[in-house]
Amino acid sequence: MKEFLKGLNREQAEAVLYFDSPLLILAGAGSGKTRVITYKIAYMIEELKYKPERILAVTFTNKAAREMKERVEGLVGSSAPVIVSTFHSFCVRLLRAHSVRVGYQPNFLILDSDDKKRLLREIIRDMDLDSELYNPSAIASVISNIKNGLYSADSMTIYYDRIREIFEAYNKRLKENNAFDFDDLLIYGRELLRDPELQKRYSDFFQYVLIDEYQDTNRVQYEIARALTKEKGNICVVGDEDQCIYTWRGANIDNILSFEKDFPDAKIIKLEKNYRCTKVILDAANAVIENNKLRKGKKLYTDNPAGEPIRLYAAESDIEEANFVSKTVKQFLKKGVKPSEIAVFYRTNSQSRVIEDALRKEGISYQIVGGLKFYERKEIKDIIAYLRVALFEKDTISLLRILNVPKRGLGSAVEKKLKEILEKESSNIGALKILSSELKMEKQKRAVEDLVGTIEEIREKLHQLKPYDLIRFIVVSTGYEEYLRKENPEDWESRLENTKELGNTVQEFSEREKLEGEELYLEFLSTITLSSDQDEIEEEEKVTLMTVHASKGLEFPVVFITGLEEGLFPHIKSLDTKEGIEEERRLFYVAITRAKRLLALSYAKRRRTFGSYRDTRKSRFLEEIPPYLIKEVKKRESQPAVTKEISVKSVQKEKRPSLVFHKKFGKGVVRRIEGAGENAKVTAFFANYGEKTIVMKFLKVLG
DNA sequence: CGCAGTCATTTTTTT
DNA sequence: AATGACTGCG
Repeated sequence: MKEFLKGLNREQAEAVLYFDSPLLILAGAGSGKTRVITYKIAYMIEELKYKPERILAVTFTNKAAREMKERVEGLVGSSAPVIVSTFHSFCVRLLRAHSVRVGYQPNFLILDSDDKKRLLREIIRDMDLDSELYNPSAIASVISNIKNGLYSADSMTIYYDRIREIFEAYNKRLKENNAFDFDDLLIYGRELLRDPELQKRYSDFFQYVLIDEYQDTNRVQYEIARALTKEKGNICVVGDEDQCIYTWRGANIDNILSFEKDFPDAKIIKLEKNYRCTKVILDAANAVIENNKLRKGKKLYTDNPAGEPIRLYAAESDIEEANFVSKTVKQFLKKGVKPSEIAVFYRTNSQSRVIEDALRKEGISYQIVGGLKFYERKEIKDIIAYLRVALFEKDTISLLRILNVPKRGLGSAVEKKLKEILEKESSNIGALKILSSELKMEKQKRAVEDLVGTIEEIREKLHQLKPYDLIRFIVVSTGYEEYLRKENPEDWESRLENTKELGNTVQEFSEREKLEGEELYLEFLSTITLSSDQDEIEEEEKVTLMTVHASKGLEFPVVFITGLEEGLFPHIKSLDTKEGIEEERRLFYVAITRAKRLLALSYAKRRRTFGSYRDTRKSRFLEEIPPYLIKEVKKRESQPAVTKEISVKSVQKEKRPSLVFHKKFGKGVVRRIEGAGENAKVTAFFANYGEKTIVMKFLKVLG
């Protein structure tokens, strides 16, 4: 067992070994927390002889869950059925077993945000409300906030006088469809644990509970964690208040700030040594985050070398900024940096487009994390809607989605009629049959009958066909393939390709999970609706593009952060409140600390938004980074050589000084060194004096 | 009912 | 700029 602890520093080892009371690990960025968590789990299995399946680890994404599981298995050298999941998928499991207790059938449906918006749009339209004020996206987030207990429906009537009605209608519709939205999964999961019997059963069952990214848990998640561990205090949470970036989703920074109050005699261990970033990068991150007031306060340090100065590029326009990124990326690639070691971040998804164009122009292959997810593409959602209609007794949302897709002459008039029928009828097929009997026009009658036939056929084939063939069958038998050709003359091929890709995915899923028939599709559907952006990251040799939010928990040797402009980053919608700005700052902090070795920042003086150009001002956050850490990259000037190769290994090994101090010039970042010993000539960059060459003996080495 | 043309909205971040 | 919703005609 001792070898487990080798390579851990004192605090890390202490965190692994501590089991006497609830434990809060305040883990700074890059402080090796994943290591601590996995070692701790391995320690429980190997030394404390806990049963793996009685250990619950909660992560932020399903991908993180998979990785953690693999790492634990690597440590204990065998498969370890530790339950590693997100709060959402954990609740799905709970609900599959006990949903009847909260009044739902176990084969429930999970609505994603697109479904949710569709449903709300419909409700709002039915209530004849002003769609300008009551816009579905805004209402969706209000509803989410109400469900998460951020405020009550009644208090929101100041802004939306009929919000309560909408809220109730929405919930009623969910219930009728035996459906949960994302928030419901957590809420009903918690509800189940309020039942003393279940609470006892599960809290007895789990010998230990670990929660990662604790700073981003919300109230309900906290209550779930507490229900599982309050008697035994067998809980360890890991988080960093400086990385809380989801308050808009109900994440509650108090969960971490008041852990000691919630869990009496809690132990707190701080991990403040960073193993990831160069000194320059870490200094910048520390300097930025110090501007925040709402924090416990901790300061990261590192033994890593100073590294290269942070590059800053002031572009004339968004297009020029994108060119800077692509040109610089190209240089790095030439120097031997692997594409997968480079990431480009931005604040909003819409910024990706220009950057993509620039990368494509340079012939650099890239992948986008997030943005429009695979399962959110229209063709995929349409096919899935057919699957859902065949699978679920009643799924009004999906049924209405496909009623006239592909076009079969069933327009709004028919839709209205169907909705009326659906209010009383409790099955999709039943409703369609009534509908066809009520229709006058022969053509429409036949269209509905055909649709019923198709759905029933799909239902039969659910068990007969292999998953890939079933998806293919849906695409062909519904006329969807033809429809794609007609509606999308430009890109029908790639869309059709996507539907085949869906077929492959289900096929693989079925083989991996060893499931088939209804059970397979039910599991598949809940898995994909809960799949996150990071779950889609490929391991290929490509440059990665993503929003700053999506970068959480990841690291890259080279990181570009683009669009550092007032109103964009920090985002305009956060400027009203101090809390808002602090959250943006944490977001920037997260972005900076993803970089291991080289950080490049950029902004554009003019940016195209909503189709027209606007002048911008550079982000206040740039002023918060000490100037001596920054090297401004000028246009046209040939880019200064990247000192040697950029590889992860050299971060740890490099011994030559990279940050120096001079009596007159102050702190300087080393560019070149000629010779050795105290007579070596050092060329360094000083903030107010520029590049100077000085003999070593006049300098103090800082890093 | 479908279509073509017009209008309006989008861009905060996401399980 | 680009997508989707809406409108009025055939």
